[in-house]
This record gives sequence, C-alpha cells and structure tokens, in this order.
Amino acid sequence: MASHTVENYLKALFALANEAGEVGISDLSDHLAVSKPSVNSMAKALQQDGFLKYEKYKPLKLTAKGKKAAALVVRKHRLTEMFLVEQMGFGWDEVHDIAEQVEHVKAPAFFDRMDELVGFPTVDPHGSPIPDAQGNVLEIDCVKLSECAVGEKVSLVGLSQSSKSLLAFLDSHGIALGHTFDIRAVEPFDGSMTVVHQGASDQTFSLKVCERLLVKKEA
Amino acid sequence: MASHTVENYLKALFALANEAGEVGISDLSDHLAVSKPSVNSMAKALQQDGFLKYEKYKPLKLTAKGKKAAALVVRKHRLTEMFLVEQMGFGWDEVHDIAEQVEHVKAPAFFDRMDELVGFPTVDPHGSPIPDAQGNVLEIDCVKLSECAVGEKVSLVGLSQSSKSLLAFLDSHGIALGHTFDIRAVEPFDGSMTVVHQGASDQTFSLKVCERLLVKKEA
DNA sequence: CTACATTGTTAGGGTGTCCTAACAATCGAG
DNA sequence: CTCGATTGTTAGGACACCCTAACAATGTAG
Repeated sequence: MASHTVENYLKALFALANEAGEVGISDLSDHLAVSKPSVNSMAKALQQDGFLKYEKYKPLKLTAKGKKAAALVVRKHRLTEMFLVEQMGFGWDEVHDIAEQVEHVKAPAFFDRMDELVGFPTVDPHGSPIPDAQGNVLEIDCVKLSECAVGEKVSLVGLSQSSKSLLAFLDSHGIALGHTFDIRAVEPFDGSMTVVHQGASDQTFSLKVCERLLVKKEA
Repeated sequence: MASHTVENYLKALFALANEAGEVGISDLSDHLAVSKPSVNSMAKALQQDGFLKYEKYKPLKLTAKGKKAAALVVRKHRLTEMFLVEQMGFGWDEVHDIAEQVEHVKAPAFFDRMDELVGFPTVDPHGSPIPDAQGNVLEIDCVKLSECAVGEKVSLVGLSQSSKSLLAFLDSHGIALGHTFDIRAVEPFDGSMTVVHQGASDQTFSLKVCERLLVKKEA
C-alpha cells in the first residue's frame, strides 16, 4: 500500500492532470505546499514504483497503474464526503477537510460499507464523480455556466475546484446541486450573468463564480 | 498534535499501565512490535515532550499530560468502535482493526458527531469505558468471572484484552454484553467454571476464558 | 554472593520525507 | 537570437522513526 504521502502526491497529480492537462514539478510543488526539490525526488521515487513516467525537464505523466491508484484514493475521499453529509449530517462545506484525513484509512471494508450506506452514489456532495472500485471515472456531461448563452435553461450538476469560500457563497445564496437557472443576460464587459434561480429569484453572478459552476443544459 | 506513532506509543503505555501497573521498555517493545532501542529513544523523546517521566533503568510513567493525551486517543478509538457497530453495522469482532486506523484522524468534529450519533455512550462494544472529552476515565465496578464463587449470579459488563479469537468464541457461544450467568460449579483442578447462561443453557468455561470476562455481581 | 537470564543502553546505520542554496535548462519577449 | 524569468535539478543536510550488534545494569536461583 502507498504511504499517506504517496497517496497525496497521486491525488494531486490526478486532480492537476484533470484540470490543467500538463503537470509540471512547480504545479505539484504549489498544490502540495512542498518545495520543488522534494517534488523532484518524489517524482523519481514514484517512477521507480511505476506510478509515474518521468523524464528530466518533461511534464509528469501518471501511468495506468498511477491513474488507478490515484482514482482509488479519490474514491475513498469522495465516498467519505458523501457519507459525512448523508449519514453524519455535516454540511457540504465541512466535509473536505475531514475526508482529507479519513481517505488515508486502509480498510476496504470501511469504505465499502460507506458506499452501501449511502446507496452507491456516482457523485459526491459537490457533484464530482466518484470513481468505481476498479478506478474507472465516469465522465459527467457538463459545461461551465460561463460558457452558456442567454436564453438557455440549465441545472447545476457540479463545481470545479470547490473551495470553502465558494461553498459558503452558494449556501448564502441558497444554491444547491440540481437547482435550475434560466440565463437572462450576460454582461459583455465583465462576463457576469443574470439568471433566474429555481424559476423564482433573479440573481447576478460574477464571471469567477460562473466559471466554477458546472451545469447541464436542460431538454 | 502528536504523530500517528506517538499516539500509538501513548495508547500502549496507557493500556499496559492499566493491566500491569509497571511498564518496562520490553513490555512496550513487545506490545508495539518495535525493537527495544527504538522504544528507548522514543521514551526519551516522549519525556522531552512532557508525556513521560523516564529515568534510566526505571519503569516508564505517563505524566498527567501523557495520561490525558493517551486517554483522548483511547476515546477516539472506542467512539469509533461504537460508531462502527451501532451506525455502520459491523460486528464487534471486526471493529478493532478499523478503529486502529480511524483513531488517528485529526478532526474533533468528526468524533464529536460520532459521539452524538451513538448517544454519548460510556462504554465501547467490548464493555471498555470511553474516556470523556477531558480525558477522564470512569472506572467500571467489575471483577473477573474467575474471581467469583459458586452460587453467585453475575452479568457480563466487559472483557479484558479482548482479541478476535475471544470475540469469536463468545459469538459462537451466543454470549453478549449484559448476559447473566449463575455460577454452578468451579473445578478446583483447572479452575474451569460451569454456569447457567441467561437462565437457560449450561456452559463450561476454561479458566483462560473466565479471566477475560469482567462481570458485575447482581443484587 | 556469584552467575546467568533478563532488561536496558549505546553506537552506528538505514529509509522516507522534508528543506535551502546554488546551478542548469527551457521558454518567451524583445 | 539573446536575455531574463521561470522551471527544474543537484548537492547537502535535517528530522522522525526504524533496525542490529555489542555492551551494561539489574535481579534472581542456586
């Protein structure tokens, strides 16, 4: 089994590859708050273990083995989040930090039981997909709200890079997964959008918010 | 916060002090499956941090700070066991190993919520007391079954050094916490006891078993 | 009281993970 | 194309935790 530390590197690699495509030593260094030399030597170690393909001065690439291992860590993380929300009554803004710890537990039965108790979910409380037990990730069909046009009607299916402050913002505006938005206007100057939330109230979101909301176009 | 490793040393110190009184380097070495020199240097480190009083060639003694820290780890362990049994449907023989991992999570809210969800229990699934949030341990009023006499009627309140095999034994004999025993006979030769279990079936237990069953004398 | 078994200690090393300082490669702007 | 900014690498060292081998103290049986 991979150590605590290795699991964190794999998870970061996985996340960065999914949003940025190419992953450099510096990206990991920033993401994990660890010096570049540390990342460099860990990269060599991960390659040694077959998790990573590493060539000097080239971007880092997870191998198939690395991707699977990473996905399984993400699975533990997201199942935990789901469990914390559904079974333990935590808010979606509280679960990330706890799951960050619990995800390192080595006890498959523990996570299997969570999975069962929350009804084998496919997405976590923030709408991110939960990899299956083989490490396969189901892609979700969604676009950023910021890429939608006036007149479209969409529903919120996930968040990209959800942070505590984003979640707090959404909570304070009464927004949750599954809610619908009718796009009324897009401000050309700053990209902010005015929408009708849940067919009821008018709300205006900055571009920064719209880029974080992943939505599905309604039929 | 104490590291994973330190938490394990504290827990072992606490457990050994409770059953054996004096704790030597070798005891810890055996209990943790770590070499004596390793224990020796950890003892110095723990003293440095004020968890332990250590003098060359003298038995190890937890300080007040050490006792409290240890009790809080035990609290996390036992709350987790309780949660695993009550809320997640695990058997009392399955929970120890999982709790061993989960106990190292650093997220007070997580354990507080468990505590709430299982109704602020005072003992874990094996009848061991759960220290309170301040690290105080409530002593349970009990004796070993092996110390009881013919004619006494007792009920099972806990186990000492519960192991997977002891739990399997009890399960296979249909014995659970709270069950009553009428002591019918004690075999002078080997100390085995014959009892009436739950006012119904006759059972005979070896001394080894009787020493592990903690009971309370019934009124 | 001595001799041996047990227990504890010191010395010396190893691995995993981290760091800083200094140097090298790469890339993009002019 | 060259230069400076960025990015990556090497060297060297620290800390937590572990080990084995060898030696020292303790305590107990005879």
